[in-house]
Amino acid sequence: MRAKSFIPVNQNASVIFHVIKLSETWKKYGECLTREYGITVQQWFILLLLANDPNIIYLQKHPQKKPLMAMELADALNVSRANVTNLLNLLLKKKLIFQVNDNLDKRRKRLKLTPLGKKLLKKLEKKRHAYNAILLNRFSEKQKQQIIRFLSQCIDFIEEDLKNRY
Amino acid sequence: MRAKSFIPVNQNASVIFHVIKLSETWKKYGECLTREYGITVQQWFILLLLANDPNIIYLQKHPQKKPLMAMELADALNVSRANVTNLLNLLLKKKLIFQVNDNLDKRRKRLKLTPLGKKLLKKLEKKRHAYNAILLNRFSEKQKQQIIRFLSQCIDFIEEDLKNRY
DNA sequence: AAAAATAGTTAATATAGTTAACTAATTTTT
DNA sequence: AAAAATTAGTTAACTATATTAACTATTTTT
Repeated sequence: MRAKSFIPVNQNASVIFHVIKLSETWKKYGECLTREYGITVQQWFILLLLANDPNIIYLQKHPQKKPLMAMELADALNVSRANVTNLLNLLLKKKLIFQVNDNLDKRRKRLKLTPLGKKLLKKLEKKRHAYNAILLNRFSEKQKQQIIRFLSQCIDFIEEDLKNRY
Repeated sequence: MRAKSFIPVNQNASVIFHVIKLSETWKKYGECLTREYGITVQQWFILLLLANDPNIIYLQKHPQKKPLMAMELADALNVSRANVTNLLNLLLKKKLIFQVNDNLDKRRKRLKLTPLGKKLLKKLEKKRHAYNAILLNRFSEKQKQQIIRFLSQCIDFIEEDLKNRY
């Protein structure tokens, strides 16, 4: 007979701490992956956004017809536009992305991956999927679907709440 | 009859993105709470560690007999000791914590909350628990226990893996 | 046509992190 | 017991990531 599993003093707090901890731990692992390609996890995330990764929550909520522009990246990353300019300059210098002027609105610059950027991303994708499989394939699809539902309900609730604070 | 729920292209990737997104969203909310008390979420987390919050994963894995010292904080926060010195200086300046020399080992400085620090933490705790209740009480205890188990297994796996990389 | 809003950049600054070199205390080795 | 190694913490120099405010150029609204 299995021992009764430990129930922490405050279960709600424990859920939140675990979410934050896993996020940080996964990012730490991500840094190991990206370091050898000379980029950061955040820069990787930008490349994934530009590649239109269908699993990114921002892209699920804001489906794109045209390539992303800096303003949308700022929204997706939840940072200032000025900061996005800096981040993009790093990727431009590394020749991983390039800008295309939008001909309908000359203020806008659309961002796209260079062949080099696509190649780098492809290599990282392979490692990421392999690792995610090792990490998560022991759980059932149903269980993972429950987790996703749980997490996305929490995200939506907090985002709605944050919106109403202004 | 309910519609079949959406299954993303890559479920594993979706789990990870949701974990990271919820972590960031919760932290953003946390900043709203802490801002009015003149501290950051990270500083808050240090105060919680010093208060020995039983839900913090580091404290569950490393139960403390004596008050924490800077070296242990660095371990708990996964940052360098030099960085912890900086962070503690901010909290010392704000009179939220104080240092006590360990009389068994004169190199060590034990860190404790001042009455002011305890008071601030108490106010934040009230808001945190209230918000967590609104956010999470719609889910069953069993469901939350499953989430915690899922997340902690992932954390342990990645941490084990990261350890073996050195 | 004028005013307001939007997209992006630049400059100045803040914060959070790093590594390397250092002091002081303790522990281990010889 | 002395020498060497380790540990705890600080300081200094630096890097990365973020901010706000002021600016240009373009588009939209009034």
